[in-house]
Amino acid sequence: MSSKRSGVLELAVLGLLHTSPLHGYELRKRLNTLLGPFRAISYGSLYPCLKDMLASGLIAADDAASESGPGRRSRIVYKLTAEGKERLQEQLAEGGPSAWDDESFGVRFAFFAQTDADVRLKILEGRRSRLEERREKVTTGLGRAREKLDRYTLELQQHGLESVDREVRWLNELIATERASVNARPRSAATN
Amino acid sequence: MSSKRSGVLELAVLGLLHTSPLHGYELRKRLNTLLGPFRAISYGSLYPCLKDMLASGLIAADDAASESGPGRRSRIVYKLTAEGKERLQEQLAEGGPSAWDDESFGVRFAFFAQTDADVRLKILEGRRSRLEERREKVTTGLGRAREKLDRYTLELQQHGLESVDREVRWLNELIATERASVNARPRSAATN
DNA sequence: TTCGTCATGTAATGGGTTACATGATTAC
DNA sequence: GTAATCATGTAACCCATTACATGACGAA
Repeated sequence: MSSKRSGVLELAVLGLLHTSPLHGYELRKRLNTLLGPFRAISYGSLYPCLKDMLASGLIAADDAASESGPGRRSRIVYKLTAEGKERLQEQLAEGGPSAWDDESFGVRFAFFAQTDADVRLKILEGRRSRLEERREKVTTGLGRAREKLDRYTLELQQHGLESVDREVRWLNELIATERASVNARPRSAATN
Repeated sequence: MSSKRSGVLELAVLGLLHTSPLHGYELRKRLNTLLGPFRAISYGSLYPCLKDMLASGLIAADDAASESGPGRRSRIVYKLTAEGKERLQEQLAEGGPSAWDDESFGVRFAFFAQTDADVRLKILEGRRSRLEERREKVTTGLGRAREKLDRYTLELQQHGLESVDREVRWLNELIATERASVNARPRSAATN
């Protein structure tokens, strides 16, 4: 009936509120540690988002002003509604391409504890192949253009490449441990 | 008299056109290798940008349709105007905080070959301290919240931290070589 | 009493993408 | 002839930021 205010932010909020009800200010802080050292969310994004999620019934406002004694002042605590929980589950079940995007992946990973083992694996593998595609594109492009590039451009390219490699190695380790634990206790019926 | 269509994109275009005149399509390709494996520019950004830069006199269109035989079709080749070159020089002389941003830094670095040695050093050092700030913020935040975080969140945080560390090490090496070459032939009057 | 930080919000703006529209050229 | 890729552009939209506005609370 209204917004569609972003995928990632909404998901992040849903995921955080699933653990415990929170008010906007606190939510932002957690969001920013969650999203990693890069990119922070501003109030100008968060509050409108909460407003929309409230309007679409994903979350409910629990005005906790009166509650906890005379200590804390008017702050609006949000919690998930049944609909919100449902939406979160849908999102967490999604292991498709949308989950291997740069922005999505971090958030999806942060909520792995609430994600099924097979979906985790799918996301990890998808992310890895995504990075490998990118790696290949760079290397071929670099192969064609080498020698024409100055020292710095080359250095930059090299560094970017190594970053991707490192990321892939990280994913490899994670995938290995995931697979090991799935094999150890195959309770969640691997599709394979 | 109009736009202000982005800083980075404009700078990237100026820098690329400084080497040689190019048309939009080709420009985009180079832009995307330049900007690294992450983030690519779309035509929807580039063409309007070129339009604006044309309007503000930074670049000139050299319609090369007739020129090179019957081979190539109508494609608009852009080159820097005197004003454009001037603007580029201004930008390249800027070694202040704006140059250590995530988006800016990559582009600034890519044009280091056209940048004064002292400015290069300033940018490198600025970038490094920027990352170190970030690192510190993460570690303190992590120190406060450790033990309450699940395995995956922790893993993510850890990985982010290592990425930053790696970046810092890279910068350290670059700074060292820069300093060495400045000391070797101190032609560009180090401020120190 | 004033400063920092907690706390919530809105309006203007910015910088980008997607999808669309168009058409020529090249290779099969 | 038809598909891929070269080539240029526009309009609608998205997501987020900045700057602003407001105000209570705790500590110095």
